[in-house]
Amino acid sequence: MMDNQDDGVPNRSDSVQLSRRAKDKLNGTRARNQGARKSEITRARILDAAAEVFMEKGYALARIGDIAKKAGTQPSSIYYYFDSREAVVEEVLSIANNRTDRSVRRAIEALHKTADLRARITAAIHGQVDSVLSGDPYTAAHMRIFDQIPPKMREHFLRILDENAELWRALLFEAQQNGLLRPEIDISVARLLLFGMMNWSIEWYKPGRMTPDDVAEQVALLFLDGTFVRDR
Amino acid sequence: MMDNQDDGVPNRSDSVQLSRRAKDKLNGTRARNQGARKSEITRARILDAAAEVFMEKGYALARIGDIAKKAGTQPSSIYYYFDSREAVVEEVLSIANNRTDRSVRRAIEALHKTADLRARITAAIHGQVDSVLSGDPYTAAHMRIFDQIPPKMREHFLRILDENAELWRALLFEAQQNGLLRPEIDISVARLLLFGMMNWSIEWYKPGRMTPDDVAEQVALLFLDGTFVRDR
DNA sequence: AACAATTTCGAATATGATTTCGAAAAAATT
DNA sequence: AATTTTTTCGAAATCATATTCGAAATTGTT
Repeated sequence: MMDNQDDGVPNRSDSVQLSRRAKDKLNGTRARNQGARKSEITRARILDAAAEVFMEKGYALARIGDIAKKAGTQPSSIYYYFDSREAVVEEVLSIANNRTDRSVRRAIEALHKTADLRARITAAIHGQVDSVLSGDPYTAAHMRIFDQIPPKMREHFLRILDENAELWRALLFEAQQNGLLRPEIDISVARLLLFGMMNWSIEWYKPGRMTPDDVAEQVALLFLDGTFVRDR
Repeated sequence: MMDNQDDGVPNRSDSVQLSRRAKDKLNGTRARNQGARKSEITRARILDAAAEVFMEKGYALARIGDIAKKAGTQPSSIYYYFDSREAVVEEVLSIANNRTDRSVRRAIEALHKTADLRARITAAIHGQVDSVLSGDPYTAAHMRIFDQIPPKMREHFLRILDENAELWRALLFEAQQNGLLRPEIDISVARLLLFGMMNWSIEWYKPGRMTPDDVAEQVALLFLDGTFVRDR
């Protein structure tokens, strides 16, 4: 269903975690063997299945057997590719982070050079909301399970999330410098509230009545101008 | 620490779930015995402890042993008061729902009769945000574990949440009828986005720099007027 | 076709948690 | 003080799942 050929993971041979066993084999005999990627496909299938199961069941209720079943394999086979259940989660989240970050950047870059801040912020919102609501199991799983994962992993990804947030900080800071924001607004709080609107949307959004872009439009409208009509 | 004498649970003898054993005893011999409430205190202590543990660890990582320890008792003792781990969770969430609903209603009722819609919405926001960020373990636990609980319970509480939302729907509908809202706004989406801002805040809020009321003020500002300065 | 490496799988293991149970302790009642 | 009821607790039973392991099957190489 959902493929994951290119997820922005920078350097596959670094980022991919093979089990101890597979690693030993690979290093031991012939390191530069290209045929070894035959069943990277299975690996990807397991990750895809994991993302879907996490999206559907959350972290705690996602049995490793569920993942295996959806991937069409056995629980024990998963351990050929991953050291542990946690390692699977970790990679799913990592891929999700990359996808979301890329979605936001792409949306901004698709704009004309001349686009003003209002347009850039709006584009960024569309990028983020699309990523959350597109139906991609990775990004959906990310939103669903993020606060269910073990503390250590959570901290790790909080750091990554914070790095990605730099883009948003810069946007809002620039808007403030240019006098575009109402003076009562605290931009660091506003940014977090904006994330609340966007990320929480997965809790209630159901495809049908509205597209993700429709939702994004409402978010942008609300964030920039609020709901109340202007005086006079 | 946190007590729970009166949580708005309408009819204690109905709402409280005793274990099969305790129930049998009670019905069998003397139903209208008032002395039986001696150790309702323990029951409350267990609930308080559970709320704290759920708040701190989430649903999956909250062991029944953790709850027992924090309550100063044994795991097996908890089963004297509750049929299962789930029954504990269910009551914690039920109490949390009542508290939040009450917090919102109280904030509105504290207003003058003459208060306009803008003031009423602002008050409601303060009530909700206070409830989420006040540090009450019940409401905090609710936000933290809601999407981690088993599907069946989740549906149950979604229904309750939806009933409580009626108050918000009415507020926004009235605002719309009075022509106070910008026409592009979809009030059902706006309401959900507002909830996103408020409920997600527990993910990032740390006491110190801002009070819950400070946060609520920013939420109200953003929701009503947006972040951008008005044209001209 | 023979050989070597990779991948799959079923069975066994290990671990950790909820829950049950019956007896002991504490509290209330007579 | 004796008796009954309520409450606590430790030990065991139960259950579920992640993980390991070695052997089989598959795939790739010469």
